[in-house]
Amino acid sequence: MNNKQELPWDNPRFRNWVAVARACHVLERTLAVKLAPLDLKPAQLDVLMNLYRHPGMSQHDLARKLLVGRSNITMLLPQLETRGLLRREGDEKDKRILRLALTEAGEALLMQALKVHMALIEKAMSQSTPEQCDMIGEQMRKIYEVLKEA
Amino acid sequence: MNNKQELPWDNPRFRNWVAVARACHVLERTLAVKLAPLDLKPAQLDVLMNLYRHPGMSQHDLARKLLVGRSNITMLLPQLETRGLLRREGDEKDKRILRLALTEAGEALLMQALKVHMALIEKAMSQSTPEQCDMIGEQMRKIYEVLKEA
DNA sequence: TGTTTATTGTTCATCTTTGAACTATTATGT
DNA sequence: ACATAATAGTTCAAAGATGAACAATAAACA
Repeated sequence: MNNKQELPWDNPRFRNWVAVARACHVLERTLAVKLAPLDLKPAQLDVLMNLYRHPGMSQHDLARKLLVGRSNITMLLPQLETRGLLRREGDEKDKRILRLALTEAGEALLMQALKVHMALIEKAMSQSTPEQCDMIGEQMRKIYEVLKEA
Repeated sequence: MNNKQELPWDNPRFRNWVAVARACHVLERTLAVKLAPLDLKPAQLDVLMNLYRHPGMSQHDLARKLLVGRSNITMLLPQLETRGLLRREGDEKDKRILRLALTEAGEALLMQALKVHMALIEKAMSQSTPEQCDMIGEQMRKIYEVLKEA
């Protein structure tokens, strides 16, 4: 009746990807809880992390990095700017662009948040050997590249 | 000055987990786009998938499976019930509980959506060998177990 | 039994996220 | 140069997600 061979759940690729998605989801939820004492949400931490690594990036670039819409960035930044965590300065050559950078306070808060984030990731990834861990990262980067422009 | 050895980005576990999160995110976004023609969102597909595999489950059970709050389920189900995709029937023994199940139409739509979902996952996971794929799934299930009660 | 505690699902206010329409600025092509 | 396209950022309304407070029901226990 029910041809189980053709159900997705019998496909290893499907089952294993579901596990990836679940692990991601639970880590994100846990991060949100652990980050609450710093009055920071995962999305905001993503912003701080990207500005730390790429100071001077535009809002458009940031949106693409974070895989969200530009309007999302517009709504997100004032909260952080008001708290004195980042600066927005107009580009001199192109007056459309706002260049973003962390302040001292932003960098300091980021370091605190990174400790929390790092601890969580350690807990998760310490389940795997270094070789397994690297392999996972490698495969995931491939997946990102394949799906990025799909 | 800036002790780079201690930055998270120099830690393989951190870098590799970031890759996992990014892959998850881009697949989820892509799924949303590909599912749009069926007028179905990823969250709704998750509901249908779980009801298919666990018919008769309660809203509370469903919420736990999906890692969301109960109120989220309350908001989500009427849309699907109105479209005739699922049924909600009160449990006879425990009048607090509503038992959920797919209708014929719900199952039919699920099968269509699963084709889309499956195709996407195939595209992503075909980057890896079967052994790599299984290993990834295994590690991710471990992570879920570790973080579930953290 | 009767009282207290837990559980299920709902409601509601709040915060996020999203996409379309809009303004301002720059690039392109004739 | 001039008209047209494209791009950066904003605004706004609609949809989603979240958690606290609540009503109804069941369980625990004295």
